[in-house]
Amino acid sequence: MDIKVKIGQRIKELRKNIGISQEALAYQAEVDRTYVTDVENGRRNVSVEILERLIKALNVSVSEFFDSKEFKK
Amino acid sequence: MDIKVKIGQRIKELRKNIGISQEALAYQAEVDRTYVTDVENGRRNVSVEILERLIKALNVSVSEFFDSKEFKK
DNA sequence: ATACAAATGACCCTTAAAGTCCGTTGACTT
DNA sequence: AAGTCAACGGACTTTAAGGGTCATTTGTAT
Repeated sequence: MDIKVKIGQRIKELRKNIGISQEALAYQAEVDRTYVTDVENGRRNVSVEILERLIKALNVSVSEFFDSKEFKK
Repeated sequence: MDIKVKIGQRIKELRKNIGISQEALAYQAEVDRTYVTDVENGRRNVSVEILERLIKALNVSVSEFFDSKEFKK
């Protein structure tokens, strides 16, 4: 599966876990709200600096973010 | 530390492990030769699709790539 | 079941930056 | 000397990032 889709799903999963909206996540990560929508839907080829901001806003480490079934081969 | 630098160091580390040149890695990942140099030296804000290609060329999974001290908080 | 609000999704369009491609240089090896 | 490897620069093309607007979905209360 497309890495963009996997990342989008993972972000959505973690965002739901902490119970915040896309807009709140966008605000924390200092990106546009519609950008978060696109990322979660696998339409954006995010750069690592933006991805790091999103991951931080989700209160997990980078290794925790990728420590998920879909990223293990 | 900058995520770009961390990623560059990790790529270099894994590349050395398998004993290939930057050019060979570039060829496998289908990116430019000079681009790999820049990435390893932390000068590039890589997109996730390119990063995935580099990681695949290094024969590790994405979660293994990030399962390293510098990515854990 | 309907009405309203909040949240998300889908387009479209700039511009700032990602990524490519040409070359050159210095270090090290054989 | 010739070859490999890494680093660097400049010019170029492509695309990520950001933002506007409106449509659609989802939840909640009436």
